[in-house]
Amino acid sequence: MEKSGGVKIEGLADSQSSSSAFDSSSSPGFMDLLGLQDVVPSLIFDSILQVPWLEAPSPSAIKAPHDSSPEVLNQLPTTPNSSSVSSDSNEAGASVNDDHRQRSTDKSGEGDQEEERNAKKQLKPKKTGQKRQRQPRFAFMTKSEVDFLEDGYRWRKYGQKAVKNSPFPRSYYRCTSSTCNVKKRVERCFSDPSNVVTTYEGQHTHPSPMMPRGRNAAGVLPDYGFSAGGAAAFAMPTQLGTNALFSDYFQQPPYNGSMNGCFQSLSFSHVGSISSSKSTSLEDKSSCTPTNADSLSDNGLLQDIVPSILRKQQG
DNA sequence: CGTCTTTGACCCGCGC
DNA sequence: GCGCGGGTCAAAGACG
Repeated sequence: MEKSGGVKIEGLADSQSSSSAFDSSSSPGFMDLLGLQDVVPSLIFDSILQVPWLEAPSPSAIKAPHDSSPEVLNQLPTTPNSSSVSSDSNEAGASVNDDHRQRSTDKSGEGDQEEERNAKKQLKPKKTGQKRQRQPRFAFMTKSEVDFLEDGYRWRKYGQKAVKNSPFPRSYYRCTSSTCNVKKRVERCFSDPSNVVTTYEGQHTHPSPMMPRGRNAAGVLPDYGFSAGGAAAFAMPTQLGTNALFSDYFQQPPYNGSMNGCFQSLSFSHVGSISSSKSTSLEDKSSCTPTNADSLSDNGLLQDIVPSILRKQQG
């Protein structure tokens, strides 16, 4: 089982632009957003991964007006070749869960397998006219030896699937908190296996069970209500704070249709609410351009990455 | 013994 | 309608 360690969030050269997605000139808001601009030199962010398109935006997602969404679209300057997916953020966590709960409730009896299967088939009443809704998603890519990045939350793995056109399986995790619907998907980029793509779905409704080791004292992240602790602190705003900031940033203009075959620009993407379960896989449309970044040995917490990089750069 | 992972089966939505 | 692929369930096993 993979555990956190040896993680590096790193960069890809923009396929069509020489500027990094996290170049302070092209993404002036990001560092401010994360509160990192004071602690991390810009050179580090030259090596932050640009985020792949994890999901092809459905036409409806592209056209989503977002007018009823708590998240606001296009409030920040467009990153060149931005490929962030906008989201309708329809906050439908309950529906997903209800879906599953219904399925498991009246499964009774330990009869033979056939009975069991029949029971299962009856468990899921058709919810006609009610599509499965998904919560907003955030995705980011990290350069990591391990798939699972420690992010300060506890996760339970509930599934693993082989991904089409990829030798690497995709793992599905769920926050262990009973009141929290957050899910996490982890997969490895097939064209660059050193890159791990993590997708978060939903928002934590509770603080991180593992507070980071005093980093917040340095003013990193907490003002934005991000959960403490590493990569997920980037990706997963909680409901405990002003979570709109992060998501707003990634509410980029709709997919411009030119991202086919490669990662375009962002290191983090707000994938958004995707109702289709047949979204195109990362591997179908992305090419993880290898970078010259070294892998670092750390414990996988982003807070730990930064100092280690600093040491490397300065040493 | 409780928690977590593994894994096969199932469900669902979508495209053809 | 059918097949495909993503997503999820839940039993069984592993582990501490």
